[in-house]
Amino acid sequence: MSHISAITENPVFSRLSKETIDLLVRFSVKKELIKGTYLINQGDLWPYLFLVTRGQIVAEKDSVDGRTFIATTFKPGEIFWGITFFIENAVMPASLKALDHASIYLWSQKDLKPIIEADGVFSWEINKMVVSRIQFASELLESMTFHPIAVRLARLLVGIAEGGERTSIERNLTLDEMAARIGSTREMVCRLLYKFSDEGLIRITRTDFSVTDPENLLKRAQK
Amino acid sequence: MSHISAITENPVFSRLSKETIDLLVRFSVKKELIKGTYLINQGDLWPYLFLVTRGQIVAEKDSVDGRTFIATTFKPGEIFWGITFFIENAVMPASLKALDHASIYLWSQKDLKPIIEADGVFSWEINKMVVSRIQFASELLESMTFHPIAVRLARLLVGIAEGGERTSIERNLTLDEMAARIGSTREMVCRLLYKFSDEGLIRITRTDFSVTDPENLLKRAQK
DNA sequence: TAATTACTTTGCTAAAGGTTAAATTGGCGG
DNA sequence: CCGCCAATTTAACCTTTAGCAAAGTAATTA
Repeated sequence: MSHISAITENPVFSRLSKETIDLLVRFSVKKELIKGTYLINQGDLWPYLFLVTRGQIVAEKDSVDGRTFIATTFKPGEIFWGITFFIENAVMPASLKALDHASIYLWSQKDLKPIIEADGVFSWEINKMVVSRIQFASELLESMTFHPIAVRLARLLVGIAEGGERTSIERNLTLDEMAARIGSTREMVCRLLYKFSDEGLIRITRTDFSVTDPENLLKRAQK
Repeated sequence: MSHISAITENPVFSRLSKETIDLLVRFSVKKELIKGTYLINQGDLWPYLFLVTRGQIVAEKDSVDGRTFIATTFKPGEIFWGITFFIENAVMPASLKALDHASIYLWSQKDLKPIIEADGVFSWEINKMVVSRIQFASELLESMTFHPIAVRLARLLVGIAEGGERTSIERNLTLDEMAARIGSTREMVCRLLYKFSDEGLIRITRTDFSVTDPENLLKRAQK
């Protein structure tokens, strides 16, 4: 009951008719995930659409040699899907894991496809949502292909510190987690962190850090 | 007249009603591109959907320092779109260029959106198409993130030689072009090519090459 | 045919990033 | 308060990839 508003008020659904929204609510299944749980694994068939209402879900890709790369994270209000939702017998290219205690709404393809096909506006909104993810993937690709790891790390830091410049922030990502997000190793991350610190771009101790000057951080990371 | 079949017979459109197909044909605009022409440039607003009927269109991303990376190529029968088609004022993340003399059909968002919203089946097919591209992007990302360049090149070669194993294939990509496709440099490509050759995985001369054993090529490229 | 241009090949060098191993530190349960 | 554990930090070394230069070979043009 309480969180139905997460559905009715989501921007993706905002243009929908009352009838469609009612159907959406009716077919939704709520699910709680405790920290560290995998919603699904890379390689699974998973024909669902989901909406995050609490916590964070990360999409992580594993490589053969055991390294994992975090491609993106889904925050409350965001919607995502399993490929199988759209393409029968296509398999998930990444695992989905709850970063902390998370709540999501789930819809199965079986329930939703008829609704989408019946409502052109809904369908168009789904298209928009899907395409905006492509755009994101494209940026990620560019970042991984063209930018050296110093720049990727600098971006990550700026993203984390965003809002609270100058103020000291508790280090809530381990070196390994940072490394997974920029596609590198913990040693590398550590080295760069202290290099940035030596150049006066950030201030860092073993337990917390702050970004002194985001613009210069990005600029200097280029070389 | 002659090539209307390219529309009516495209798999993406195959489930559509006769009425919808008629509309599609009516609103299509045919365009010829001569070799090397840019259809649009990275950063443009471009609200169109297109279908390739002849030649090849490549999507290339430029980096600041002048390097370009070929993310994908569109062949006859394939459909793609400008981001702006779905998301107003979102900008193209790559340029589209005709690799050789190419023909395409174009549809503007203005014409097509009403048709898509009116026809749920059409809409669903569009969704499928879009999502399958995401899947492709995801594979590309994985390839660029996890695999060293030897593997990326090996894959490219296997892709090119596919079908005609053992038979000698004319080298129709320059080293620079191959390099652009795997995100590296011509020197690197040349070196690897001859390394593969030394190991007996491919046979190569200045003008043509053949892949002796695709499986082993991929396997050995891993190390 | 000579000249020019575009590719290809190869060697050498440098930079970026990864690997391994060992030392350090902070936090936490007992 | 102590000892242990996991995360962090440092350092030395190794591998991969890029960059530059020079030389060779096709292909095209004059």
